[in-house]
Amino acid sequence: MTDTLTASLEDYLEAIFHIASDRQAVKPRDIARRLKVSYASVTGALRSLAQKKLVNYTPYDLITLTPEGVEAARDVVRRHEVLHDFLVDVLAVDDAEAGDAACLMEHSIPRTVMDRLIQFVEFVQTCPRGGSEWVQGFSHHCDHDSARENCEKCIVSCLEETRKKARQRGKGQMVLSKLKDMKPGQKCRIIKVRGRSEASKRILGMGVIPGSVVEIERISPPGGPIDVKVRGYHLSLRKDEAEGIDVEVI
Amino acid sequence: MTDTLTASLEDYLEAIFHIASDRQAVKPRDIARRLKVSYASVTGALRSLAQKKLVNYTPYDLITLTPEGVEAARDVVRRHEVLHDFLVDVLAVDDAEAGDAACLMEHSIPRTVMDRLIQFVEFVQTCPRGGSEWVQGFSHHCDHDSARENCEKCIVSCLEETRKKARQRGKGQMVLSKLKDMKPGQKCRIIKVRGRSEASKRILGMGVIPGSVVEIERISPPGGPIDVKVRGYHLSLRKDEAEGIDVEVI
DNA sequence: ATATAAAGTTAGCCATGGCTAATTATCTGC
DNA sequence: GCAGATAATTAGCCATGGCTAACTTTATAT
Ligand SMILES: [Mn+2]
Ligand SMILES: [Mn+2]
Ligand SMILES: [Mn+2]
Ligand SMILES: [Mn+2]
Repeated sequence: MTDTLTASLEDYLEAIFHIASDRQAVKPRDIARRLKVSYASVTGALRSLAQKKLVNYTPYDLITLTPEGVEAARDVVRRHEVLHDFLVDVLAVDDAEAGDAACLMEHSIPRTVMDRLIQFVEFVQTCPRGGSEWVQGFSHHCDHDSARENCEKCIVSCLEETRKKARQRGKGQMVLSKLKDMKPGQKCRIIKVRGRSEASKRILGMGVIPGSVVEIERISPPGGPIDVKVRGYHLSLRKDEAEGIDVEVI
Repeated sequence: MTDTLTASLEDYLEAIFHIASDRQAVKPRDIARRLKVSYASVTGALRSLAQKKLVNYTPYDLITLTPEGVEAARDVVRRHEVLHDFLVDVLAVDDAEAGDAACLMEHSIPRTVMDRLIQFVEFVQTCPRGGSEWVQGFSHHCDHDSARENCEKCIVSCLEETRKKARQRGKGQMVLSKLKDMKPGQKCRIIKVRGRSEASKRILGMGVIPGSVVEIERISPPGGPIDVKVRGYHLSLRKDEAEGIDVEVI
């Protein structure tokens, strides 16, 4: 169990995980199509994964991930997504290309580097000297290699923005919201996790602390769960759990 | 020849290149030690590389890279170094760990992503809103998850710095230097490449344009060549070539 | 000069992970 | 229910890239 998975097997796990999310059943055909390999290769990989107790596999039967398989697959997907987000959001790489690159690089990036990468992306998104306009400045800088004449203006507006926020914070007028009031697609920064619910333990256990960036992914209609992404992890929070989390919109 | 090298063979090439730089002769023993593989594995790899015309290899003889081998090796080394610099300078990863990580990741990062990564690191080093204090801010942010209270101060000083530079630029008092007057370890930004010498063609051919960051690596004593690193490439410039390049110290 | 040590090569084993071709199982339409 | 199509498996091939063990070549010391 200490042995690490090969790049190939990680890709199979990832594929199975995604197919299982999309459709109900996972069949060798789906995997072969997705990974562009022959049926025979799929059978071989499934045998390996079954031997490692990561998938439930008996010939001609449906394919499912074991609990350990789900865990391993989630880890691969997380690496993929973190890399993808970095490539797109920070390096301004084309989306499709970022997907391909992420799927190549996801197998060789060490855990510690992953963690730092997440922290860095959060820092860029959070730090007033970073922020989205700054990143856009980079994109612009990439496309046109024109001189950056408006540097001073850029910093001045950044400073004003920061001062405004500081003033509001001082007067207790900070734009504090509850996580449950966010809309899908929005990003916010965690200010405080109140209560000692299961959710707060789960969150803190993932290294999510005040200051972390949370992205709202989906909100199920009638007071249903809220799906968020934080530090690359996907989390589903009940409405009452999301009530106890104070955030600041970015 | 269109076929791309495997990660393993790239590592052998990289090792041979480095050993050749350190000592005069390259022997299987050195490669085996460096890559922590058996002698037999080295022989096998050398046969592969010889067949691909990347090394000159006859049993019991010294090992040398062919011109194409040098080119391929340089490319691997460049990828390694660019990644290493990014990990250390931007992500603040520990130096030794960055080396290991770079050597794993160098084989799976696509060329286009490499290019963007270089541009990004240059942007961070060049943009007033980025800069070294900003990156240090990130390191600090990583170590202590204390609140960043001094954000405003940070931006103010950044603004003042920018204004000062802009004023100097306006009065024509810009701190313009010639590349040849730099000291090893210094980084500077290219302002202008004068003349149409071989060197300027070589430089421009590598995508090095005004705005690019150059790091001085070594200066040979009596008016000898100047070794610089730019966009991940190592370049050796003659003194008179370096004379024609105007730079601004960062 | 020759014995011994060290370095290097070869042969052959194994694991991984592709593939094709042949076979078997399952599904679908009539 | 059965024929033909589709899906899946098996067997076997090949390439890569590790390894060990046995051998050969080269270096070193007496
Ligand atoms: Mn992948
Ligand atoms: Mn992937
Ligand atoms: Mn490597
Ligand atoms: Mn390397």
